[in-house]
Amino acid sequence: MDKNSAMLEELKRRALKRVYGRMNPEQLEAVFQVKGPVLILAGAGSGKTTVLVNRISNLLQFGDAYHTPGFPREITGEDEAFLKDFAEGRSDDRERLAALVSVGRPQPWNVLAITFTNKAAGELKERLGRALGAQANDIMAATFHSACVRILRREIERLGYSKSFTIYDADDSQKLVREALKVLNLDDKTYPPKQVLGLISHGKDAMQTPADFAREAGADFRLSTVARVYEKYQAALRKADALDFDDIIFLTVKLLSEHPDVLEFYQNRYRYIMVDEYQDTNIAQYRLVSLLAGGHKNLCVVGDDDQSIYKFRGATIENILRFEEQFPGAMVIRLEQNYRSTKKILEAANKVIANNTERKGKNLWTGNEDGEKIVVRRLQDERSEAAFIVETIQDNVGKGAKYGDHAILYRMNAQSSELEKALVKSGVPYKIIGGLRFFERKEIKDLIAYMSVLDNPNDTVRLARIINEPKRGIGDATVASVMEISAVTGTPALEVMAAADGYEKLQRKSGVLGDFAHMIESLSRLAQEEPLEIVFDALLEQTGYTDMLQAQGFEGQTRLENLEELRSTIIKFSQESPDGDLASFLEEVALYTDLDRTDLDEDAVILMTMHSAKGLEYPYVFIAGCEEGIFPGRMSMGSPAEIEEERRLAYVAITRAKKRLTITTAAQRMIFGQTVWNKPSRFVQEIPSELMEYTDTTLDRRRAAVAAHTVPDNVVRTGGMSAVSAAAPGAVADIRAGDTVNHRIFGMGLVLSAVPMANDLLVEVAFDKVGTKKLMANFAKLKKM
DNA sequence: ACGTGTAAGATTTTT
DNA sequence: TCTTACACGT
Repeated sequence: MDKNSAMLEELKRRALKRVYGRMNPEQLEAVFQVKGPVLILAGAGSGKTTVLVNRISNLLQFGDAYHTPGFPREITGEDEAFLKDFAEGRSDDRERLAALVSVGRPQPWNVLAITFTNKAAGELKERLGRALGAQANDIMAATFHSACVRILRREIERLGYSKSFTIYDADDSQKLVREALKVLNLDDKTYPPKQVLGLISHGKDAMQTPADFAREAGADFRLSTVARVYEKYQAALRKADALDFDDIIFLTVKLLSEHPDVLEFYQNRYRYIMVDEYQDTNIAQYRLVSLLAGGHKNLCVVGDDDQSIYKFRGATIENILRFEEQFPGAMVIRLEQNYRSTKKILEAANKVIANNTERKGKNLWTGNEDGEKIVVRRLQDERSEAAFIVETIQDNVGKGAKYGDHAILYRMNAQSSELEKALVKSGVPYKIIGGLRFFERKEIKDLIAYMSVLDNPNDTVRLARIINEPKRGIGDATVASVMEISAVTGTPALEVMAAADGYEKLQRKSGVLGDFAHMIESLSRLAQEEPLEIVFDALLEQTGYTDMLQAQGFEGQTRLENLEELRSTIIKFSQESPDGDLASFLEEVALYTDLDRTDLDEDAVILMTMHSAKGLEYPYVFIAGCEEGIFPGRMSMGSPAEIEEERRLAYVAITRAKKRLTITTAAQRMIFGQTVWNKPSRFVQEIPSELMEYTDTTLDRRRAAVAAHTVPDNVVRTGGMSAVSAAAPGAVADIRAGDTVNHRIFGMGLVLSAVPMANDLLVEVAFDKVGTKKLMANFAKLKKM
């Protein structure tokens, strides 16, 4: 290379670097390394989404210009002057720069970016849209599951499934496992369906067919039996024309490995592949990615081995630990500068995670300020813990913080109720993620089941779910006969019901069966022609579902409200995808989660498990229940590997905090109806004491108790005989929506809703004088008038 | 076929 | 403590 062209190269690079001028050197390296396998080890808060967005933007605008020497055409003196101007900030004409330097630019649809959550995919799309404008729409940014479903909808017939397959959730799957167990005459006490399903799921994650599973099981009787269940279960899925979540990945891998033409098509289409949260991928996902990236080898994975917290779901940390081995010539880039947290918070996180042995090892650092010490507080019980957290939040808000700046994290959903009570009590707005999820509510599942049956009449699990809901006199025995006849004659179940008087066993029930079948048929026809919400309304009315709920009093009322919310979801869907039909709605819903429905921008305190918090950040973070037995959980205390996973969870939780981290531990806690006394978590001990401000509020009590030769009264009350639970029943239990109540301070009011919650009743009351308030009925000492 | 009682069981869970 | 699944009685 002569001197002049070397200079031009240098100029080109400087110009390109200026386009992404706000990034640090490692981030820039990641942005420009667009070819070949790349592993980005991105520590918490190191700006990996920004890197991903800029990398794609660079790829689409400039291709591999940075690393490919030369220019697409002869460079004139004028061009050179422009490059210089750009590099030195006198020009910002990116179009011109792109025209001058870009080499091997792919098309937007050649780019595939895979994430784990819809939320992450949506966020990525949004940021790409901001960076790239309209061409971002053609980039495939999707979750593993939705990307695979897309491929399967086109090609699954090659595997003998129909294109209109249904997606089963964990609940549906479990029902099928139950059935399989019954067929095989296995006791579900010896083989708990949940556990069996877990084993099958792990098998699928590892790409094992039932035969593989049986081989793997070898002489292990139990596992061999599970293999038989797996086989039956898989056959049942096939018959119902349904895929479970694991099948979505499994079958895509199968499709791509068995059909070279399909593989070639997708390899050619997705020439540049990026995978986020790579530490959470399982074997099947690894296989999928290797297959797709096998042609062009342009694979960039981003992850953090220290944030791997889904091993229990089949994620294998080896994927990230062995990436360089699996993809020879891989470039490894470490992003170790954290832009999120204060020095003290980061230091604490580093010190805690350093206790793990199985890690690649890295040291996050930050240029941010030192910040405050980590507040650690030991409290008497979960109630004072909740009170302390809520007080602190109100204190912060008083000083100008927003409710939405606060997140409360815990290990298990069961911990949320005490916190919720405290928040309600003090009128702090809050949102809970997880727990009783929207799409797991009975009424929601029922209506989704009705819609599924309209879409796929072979969906027997859903059919069985709704055939007698509301009650229409079709019992288990009748359903069993229908299914049997359907299986023997090969007639679809609905047709059997329509022609029930032709079958001896069904004659007595032919009336109701026929009615039901005809109703479903006519609704199916309606679904072909009418908009979704019309079909939904017709379903609610014709099936008698609304009537049933209306007859159920105030609980039915909340259910109707939930259905109203489902209706809004349907309308929103129709607006966003005008040509979306029933099938595509069901597909979207099947891959939908609570997190996707929650508007995280609202000004409200957010409560969730530490798992759900991954990827989020808040100025003020509380980690509640940091006690041995809770966190780390009792279940994980047996194995060092599981303790390490819990420690990674602690690392994730700590690194969510930007400004101040508060950790609470309770000396005594009621869990599953049992009072337990726990030591503070080992993870708290692992934080150097100079980073903490530790207060033990139980000390005073204990000293006072010793001095007075008594025991604090709340310690005496064990075994669930707390004041609240003892006083609760009777007094207010029968408050319902519509009742008039009296409050000591607020006066008279009308009850709008009442939901039982942790020993008490959460009521919404429209007071005559002070407006509408949410209260705990017992706690507020409401009197029914 | 349906309602009621009881016993067991219960982490975390992106899809 | 709370939910959920099935066994039993009507």
